[in-house]
Amino acid sequence: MEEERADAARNRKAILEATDELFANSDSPGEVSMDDIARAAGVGKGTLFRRFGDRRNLIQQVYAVRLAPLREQIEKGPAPLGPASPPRERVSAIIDAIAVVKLENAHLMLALEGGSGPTNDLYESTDYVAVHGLLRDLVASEFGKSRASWIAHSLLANIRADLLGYLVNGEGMSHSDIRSSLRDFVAHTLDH
Amino acid sequence: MEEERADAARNRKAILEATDELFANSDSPGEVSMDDIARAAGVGKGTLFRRFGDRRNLIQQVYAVRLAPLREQIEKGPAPLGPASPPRERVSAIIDAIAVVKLENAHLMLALEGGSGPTNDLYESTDYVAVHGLLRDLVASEFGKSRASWIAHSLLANIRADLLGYLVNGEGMSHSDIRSSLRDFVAHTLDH
DNA sequence: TGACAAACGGACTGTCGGTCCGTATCATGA
DNA sequence: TCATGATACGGACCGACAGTCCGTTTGTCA
Repeated sequence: MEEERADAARNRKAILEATDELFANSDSPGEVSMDDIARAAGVGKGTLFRRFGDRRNLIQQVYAVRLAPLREQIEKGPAPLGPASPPRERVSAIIDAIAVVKLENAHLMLALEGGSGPTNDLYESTDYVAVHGLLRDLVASEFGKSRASWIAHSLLANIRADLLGYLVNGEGMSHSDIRSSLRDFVAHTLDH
Repeated sequence: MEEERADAARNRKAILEATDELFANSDSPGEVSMDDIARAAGVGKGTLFRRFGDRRNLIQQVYAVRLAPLREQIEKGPAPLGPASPPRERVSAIIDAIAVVKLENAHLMLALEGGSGPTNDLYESTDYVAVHGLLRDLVASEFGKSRASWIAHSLLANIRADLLGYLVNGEGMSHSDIRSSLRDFVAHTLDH
């Protein structure tokens, strides 16, 4: 890894922060343009694209920051999220925790899942693949292998950003309403 | 309803057919532009927009044509899709039938659900609201009212166009694999 | 401090959804 | 059949946006 020049580091930080804030305050992710982000970060557009390549990747970087603590917990934290946790409870805890992150970062998540790009690659993104694989493996011992994969997809489908957003804004559910319905649903899904 | 002039009728038909075909043959819905459609239909762009208002609505009209037979079956057809069918089987049949339509019209469905527009309004679309309401009512007697709504969302989340597309293209599942996994899943979801 | 690599920034490009308006076509009734 | 008004046509045009290019500035290090 090469050393990063001081101005480059400063700008990268400014861009990430500006992006985060702009999405958080926007009504819809589509109304935040790359020009907006560049202006808010006090940076030229060229800098933005040189650093992050394209819009999707920029959003993904911001998201990675937000997700880091959860990832840490899941990978090496204590129960119920960590590896020592019994599979059932771990699955349930992971789904709940992801839902919380998505509820707290609704606009950002929508920007990412909503697929601004032409290719819809949510299911091919490394994050999705990783969490799907983990969930699948956790339920594989109780259900068949192929059944486990389906269940993992299904659980994740229940916490898609746009669905959560609709439940909040369209049906007026509170975060705790959603979490408790979700908990029931996951429990039922994992029952035989 | 006003009478439609002969050339207008001819053009509307040409546009709908061209749109259907272009989406069916495209790799990704994003690569079909309104100019492409106008050219393929042998029509000016103005005509396209005068007739259909905007891209989303045009796609929705094409989709409506494809969906009409299923809608007919559900509204007034015989069991298992029609109103006379016992709720459980009806729910299962409806989910299966929708999945089939989506699998057969994958590109079109992706264009519609993928939300080319800035506003993600899948959950507010009349079609979604209608089918969600129907499913909810069908399971409401067995589950609580609010629980029923969640289950309906959940069932529909399992047959989102992009998920189905990924199962086919990314995981190499056949249509019948998917339908049978889905059938099992729905049955389990509706079990107490 | 000088010199060069690295980074900057904003004008520029290509494309797309959607609009506008002068022109062509259809329907009607005399 | 033809005049006439209403309706529809079509493609040049517009504004916005993601992404590129390159002349200019800035940081680094000897």
